[in-house]
Amino acid sequence: MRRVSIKDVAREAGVSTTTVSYVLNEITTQTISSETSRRVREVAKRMGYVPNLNARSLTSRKTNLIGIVIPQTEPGREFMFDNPFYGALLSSLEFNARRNGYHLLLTGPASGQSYIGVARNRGVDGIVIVGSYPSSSLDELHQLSIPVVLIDTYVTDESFHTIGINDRQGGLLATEYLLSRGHRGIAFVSGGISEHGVMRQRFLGYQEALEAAGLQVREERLYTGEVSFQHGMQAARELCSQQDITAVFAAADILGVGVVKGLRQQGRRVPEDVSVMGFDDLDLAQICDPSLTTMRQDIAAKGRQAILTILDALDGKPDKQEWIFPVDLVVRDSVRSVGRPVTAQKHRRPDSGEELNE
Amino acid sequence: MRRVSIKDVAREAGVSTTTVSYVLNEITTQTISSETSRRVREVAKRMGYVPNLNARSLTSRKTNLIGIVIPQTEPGREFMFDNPFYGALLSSLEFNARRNGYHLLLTGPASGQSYIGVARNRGVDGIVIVGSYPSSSLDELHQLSIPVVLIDTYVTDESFHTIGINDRQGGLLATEYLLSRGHRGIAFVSGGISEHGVMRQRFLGYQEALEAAGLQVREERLYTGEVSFQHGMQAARELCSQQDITAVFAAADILGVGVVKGLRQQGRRVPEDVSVMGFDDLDLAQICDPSLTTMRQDIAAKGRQAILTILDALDGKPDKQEWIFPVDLVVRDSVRSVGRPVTAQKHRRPDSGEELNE
DNA sequence: CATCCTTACTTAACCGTTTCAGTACCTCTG
DNA sequence: CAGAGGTACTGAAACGGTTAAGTAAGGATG
Repeated sequence: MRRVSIKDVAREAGVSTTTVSYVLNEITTQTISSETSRRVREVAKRMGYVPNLNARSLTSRKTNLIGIVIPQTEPGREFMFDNPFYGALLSSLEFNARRNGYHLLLTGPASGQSYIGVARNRGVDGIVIVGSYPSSSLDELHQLSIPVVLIDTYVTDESFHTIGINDRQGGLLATEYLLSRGHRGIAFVSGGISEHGVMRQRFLGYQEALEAAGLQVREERLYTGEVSFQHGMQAARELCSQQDITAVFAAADILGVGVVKGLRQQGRRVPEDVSVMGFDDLDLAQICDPSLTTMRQDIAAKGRQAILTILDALDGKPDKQEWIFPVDLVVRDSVRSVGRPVTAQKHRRPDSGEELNE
Repeated sequence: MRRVSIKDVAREAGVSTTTVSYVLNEITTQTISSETSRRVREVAKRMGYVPNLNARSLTSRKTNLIGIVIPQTEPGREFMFDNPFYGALLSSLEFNARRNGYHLLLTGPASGQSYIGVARNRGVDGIVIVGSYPSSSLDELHQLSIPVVLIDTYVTDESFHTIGINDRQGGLLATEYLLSRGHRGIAFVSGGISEHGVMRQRFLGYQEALEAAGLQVREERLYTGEVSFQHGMQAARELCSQQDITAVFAAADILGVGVVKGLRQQGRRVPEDVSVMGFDDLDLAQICDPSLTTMRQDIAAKGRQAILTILDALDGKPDKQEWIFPVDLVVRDSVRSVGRPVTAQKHRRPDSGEELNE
């Protein structure tokens, strides 16, 4: 039992397929009598005709499909994304795509073959790539002559649109906030620090803040790994051996909540013994206890802008778009001031605790 | 600059498109000389030929696409899924689809029009529907002659495959566990209790357990709404006015963590003052503090089985598949026994606290 | 009354691919 | 040396739709 095609409708209505196509697509350059028009519509409805978008895209060279590439937590792991961050982003991408008549073709980076394969094969109209990948795979994107939006990756390539936040400033503000609370031993827990990734930028912000306060980044206070709850816990367990660490900057909320959990398991109280700072402001940050002081970013805005940028490009706007959304400090309960006021620092007055960056 | 098609390759290699198709698809029913074969392959590679899957699906009547419908939290809200449950499920669906050569076409229920439209238009090979919908929309699914898998919905329709867990038993075990800990005032916080939904089944389990213990469901202890952190918090705030409630069964972890948060905000300690029981065992359950005692379900298995079931059906296996995965009690830190041992109950001995259901 | 313009269609080509049904040539067989 | 069989291809139709170009009929124009 085949689906009904335009031919079936044409035969039943006693007209040509062309006429059916004209009627159903409401082509105004062609006049069709209202009687024929009515009859075609009636027959199409009665027979349950639905156009085959794949066939249509053959002639129109347009699929109304947007490819989404989301990284796997770890290659070979079953889960594409453990981090609720991706769920939130995907939600926004889907919502905005659909309201503009597009659909999402979802894929992780294909194991073995190029992760762009899908996009090429399916002929998606545009592609959104989330996270950073080896630049070799970006090279392949050039071969596709479709709009490409990169979310959360740092590349200088002029042919890609980019969407992100000011990660470096986020790292800077977060660390400055901890410093302003009197912390001097600040650990940094993050995902892998790759060349084009956001983690590197957040690290640079951390470094900048430390150095501005006359402190140095210390190797033994850096805990990089994967962006997961487990790694956060693991890092917390390890850093407990260093007594001079009074605060942890976790460069993702999912890491932050892991750190809190890990500290607890080691018998440390948060924030009384150790302060923890997150990044992202996922729901998670409010869910955990104590609620997480964190750097907020607008994930929904990122998803929305990604789709709009693709649509702009498809509309023929040639300009490269580069969106950088702001980050904001959200003060909650996981950070507290250390007892003695800061006096030894040149650049900071003891009462500087309240000069929050907005 | 058009993509190179099979015709371009054929012309360049000096053969017909048929030959190119035979070579590239390694059709063994047709003999091709190794010299021609080599040449065609070389030319195809050199020209960067990639087959157009849309065109292919026109003749093969197969798109290698699986449609996924995931509910919106609330109609009109920007977010399709706030609940990390869906992220986890989607991950598993994507992973298992891709390893079998399929891709996922993602969509929320289209506002206004039927949410099946996409599936019909795109000609997906199968469709996975997550959550429960009005049965009217299920009727439309009959018109599609493709395999349909329903996850987490209770329908008796023979033409759909179903995948779920034993929600009623989950509700029963959870409530029995709370009862075994001496709780008698047990509130029920859940999503909307619709006819075909999982929440109704979990409620029935709750009711069964109460009645087996000689207790009655009391209307004022039921808090239904949406499945969200916010609703959990709201319910907790409201139930604080009832002093005889010593435990809360939240029928989803995301609700459970909301309840914990809400109770805390009202100055109640968990579990010292009020015990909380969740459902799902998301990462969240370990992330929150106290970690949540909950009913575990295997989300990855659901996703995997959904894809396998679609593939089975596409392979021509005619049988309706109906998978019910087990639920397991996971004891963590959010439930504690109430002080006095239970003596007044006929069916329970005072020491029955340890007869955990495995 | 021949010409032109509308109106209301249809014909046919095309999108990129698959596949059935040839066809041409060569070699082997009886 | 006719016929059979194998090898190595090609032609053309088909999938479901779009669209440029053509056409036939009727009415208005000069």
